[in-house]
Amino acid sequence: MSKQITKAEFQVMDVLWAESPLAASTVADRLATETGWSLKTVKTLLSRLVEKGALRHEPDGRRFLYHPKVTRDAYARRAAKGLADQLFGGRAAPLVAHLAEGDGLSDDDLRELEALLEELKRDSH
Amino acid sequence: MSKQITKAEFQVMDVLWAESPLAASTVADRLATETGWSLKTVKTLLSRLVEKGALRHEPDGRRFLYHPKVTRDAYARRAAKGLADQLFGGRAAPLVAHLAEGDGLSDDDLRELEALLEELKRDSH
DNA sequence: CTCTATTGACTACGTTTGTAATCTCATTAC
DNA sequence: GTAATGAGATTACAAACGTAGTCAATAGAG
Repeated sequence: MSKQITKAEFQVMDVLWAESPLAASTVADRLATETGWSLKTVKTLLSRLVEKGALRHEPDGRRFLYHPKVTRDAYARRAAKGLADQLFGGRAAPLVAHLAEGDGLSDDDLRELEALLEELKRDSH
Repeated sequence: MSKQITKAEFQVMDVLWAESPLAASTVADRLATETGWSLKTVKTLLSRLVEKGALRHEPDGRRFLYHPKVTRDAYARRAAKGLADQLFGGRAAPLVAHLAEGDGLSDDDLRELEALLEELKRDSH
């Protein structure tokens, strides 16, 4: 369900994850400054996302309103798992280790991770 | 440096990260059962990886031996950071949280992460 | 009621990717 | 020494992607 989403398509999804439903023209407006894409381009991306099953559109007068069918969380989960699988046989620790080495972790991140781990340990038994 | 590597190309890199340098035919052999790709296909991928700067090849008689120019670690770091940036504004904790929700974390992983966090905390001051 | 602006549908077109096939040249097996 | 084999180089070709343009219908502007 819901095929691979490309980088450009992701940016469109991100607008709709922030607020939905939206009409194509509104989505285009939100993306305009950031990407410079024309309305046409955004419409193409929206259509492709509907084809791919990532969005659903419902008629609203003579236009469509677009809704995400996949939550951002679900997408993030799949993407994170995909990366961990590809790079580290599904193990998360090396992934975190690599983030750390690349200065990807602030002190805040560490504290947050620590809290998260506590929670996970509690949940796991 | 070193443009985007695709999924197919990654599999080729992974063979060479495991052992290098190798000739094209050897790489193809290693991938044969797993992927079913023909030697031609593998050679195309190797060439593209050289063009992209991810591999280097040196002549060995009348053939080439291929070496990774990018380490697997460096690649992993960039990929992990890229994902974290795209999905969570660069923060790692939510990434780990999402892995956890998707059953991406075993008890072993938790223990490993805990140890890793201890180490990171020590290092950070 | 006619003109225009907007919308979705369809088409376009160069590039990248996946997956090879062909061409050319040198070497090895007879 | 000629034929087959194996290497890289070049070319192929459909699908996916990035980035639009064109067309037809329709809803407002006046």
